[in-house]
Amino acid sequence: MIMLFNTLSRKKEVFKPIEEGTVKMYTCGPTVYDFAHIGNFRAYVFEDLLHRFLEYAGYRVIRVMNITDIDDKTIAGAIRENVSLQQYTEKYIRAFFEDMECLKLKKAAYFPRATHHIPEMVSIIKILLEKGYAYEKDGSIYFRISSFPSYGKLSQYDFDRITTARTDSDEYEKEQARDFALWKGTKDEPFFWNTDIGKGRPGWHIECSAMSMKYLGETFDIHTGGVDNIFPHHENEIAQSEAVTGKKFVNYWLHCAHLLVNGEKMSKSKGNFYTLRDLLKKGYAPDGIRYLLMTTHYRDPLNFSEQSLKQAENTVKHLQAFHQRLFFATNINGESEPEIAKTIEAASEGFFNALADDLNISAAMAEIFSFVRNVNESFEAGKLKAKDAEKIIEFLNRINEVIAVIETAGEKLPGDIICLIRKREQARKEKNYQLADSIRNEIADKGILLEDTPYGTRWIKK
RNA sequence: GGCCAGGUAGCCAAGCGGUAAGGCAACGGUCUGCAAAACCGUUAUUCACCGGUUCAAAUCCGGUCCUGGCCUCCA
Repeated sequence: MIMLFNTLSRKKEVFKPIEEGTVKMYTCGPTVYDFAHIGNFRAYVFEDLLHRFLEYAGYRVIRVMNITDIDDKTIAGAIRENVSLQQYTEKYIRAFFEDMECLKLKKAAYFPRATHHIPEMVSIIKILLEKGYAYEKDGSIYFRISSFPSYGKLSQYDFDRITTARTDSDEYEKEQARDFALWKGTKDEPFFWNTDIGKGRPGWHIECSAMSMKYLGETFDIHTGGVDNIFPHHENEIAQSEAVTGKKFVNYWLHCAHLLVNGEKMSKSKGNFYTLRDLLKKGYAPDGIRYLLMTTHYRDPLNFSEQSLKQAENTVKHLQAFHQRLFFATNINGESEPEIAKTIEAASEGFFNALADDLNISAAMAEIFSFVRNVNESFEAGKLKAKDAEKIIEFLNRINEVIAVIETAGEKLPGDIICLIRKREQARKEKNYQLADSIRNEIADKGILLEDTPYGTRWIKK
């Protein structure tokens, strides 16, 4: 049984998809006006963990991640560089996919772009106009919030008590300040579409309604995003979508908390602003970054610092070394220990149960670490045999489908290094330690660390 | 001002009524030709603060202080 915290009810709920065995999930993706920063990736890593865990639990996951390629910022950027909107956004889209790969973020089934779905948006807006949920004013079209009584149910705002100077002095002509734009009429802006509802461009929220319903249906299982999207973005999506279909839009809303840097909000002016690329340039490893972003529970604020990134890197390094070291036991013949199977079983169950409880990754990792300790004990005691080592590797590979921080490929050493290791073994037997040490240094320069154990020399990648 | 999160060891982080998981770092030990790695052990009488409820509170209630978020287009 999987429990997920639903923002709609502010409670953990038993997860039950509409269609048995399949999860339909929409995750708010990037606005491609710049390189994504690590705060953005915190959300994407959370979504990735959710995606991976649901698959681990046996579900088929159909995920959509939108790409917002038309909004005030992409327009401003294209104008500034005097290029087409597509030319401007293309490089950030490409960069985003590179970054995703770097952090081992699983691909969604669909990455729809807003600019490719204008007709779908227009048709929703037309229905909203027909049904009286929307009105046109001065070339733009707005959603009439007063026509949708449950507005505010996601954010739990009491709109009768909220009025701010900001909303009152809005630049657009609306009936009510809180009404939001579905379609923005344009007069002399360079980017627009000529449609049945006039010349203009879409508002922000409508793209998610149009694209999610196109690929996932009128009602689907999970919709995620950062907490800052709860209001107004997701609130507006609900209003638009439910007004059009008369059906519930989304069953489970999941939102992740923000990332802070050294206890402060990340901002360019404070100089604590990091993109993934910045961190890679500083020499940090992608797996460490992924681990750090992943291992704070998604609903808690994550305080990022380079110190904690180093800690995360060390943790991953240990896990990696553990995985590689297991291959040295695959040569040891003997009967398998029944304890090992039990240890795997317990870890597997603990890992699953922790994640099934609203993605409690810390508890899940604690299971893994205690498993590692148990296996190491057997290893040190010489009780780990090939049959068991293989089972353990298989188990690690399985959970790595969820955590994705262990490099599981390529466990073979090049022949020349194997020869060097043998040569050094011989030198050690002959107590020619000078030669042995120089070979060890030579191999170390190639990124391979040697460990002499009572059972022979092991190697691990640095 | 309204609403919503969070404050747990040097750092990161679980636990959310039954007497403080785990990781990193550090230190001591075992092993080693020396290393490295690994293993074992140690590291919070205490969970921002003050009251209260309870046989029992980090966990519930009230108040205070800090940090962050949202309040119309920021994950």
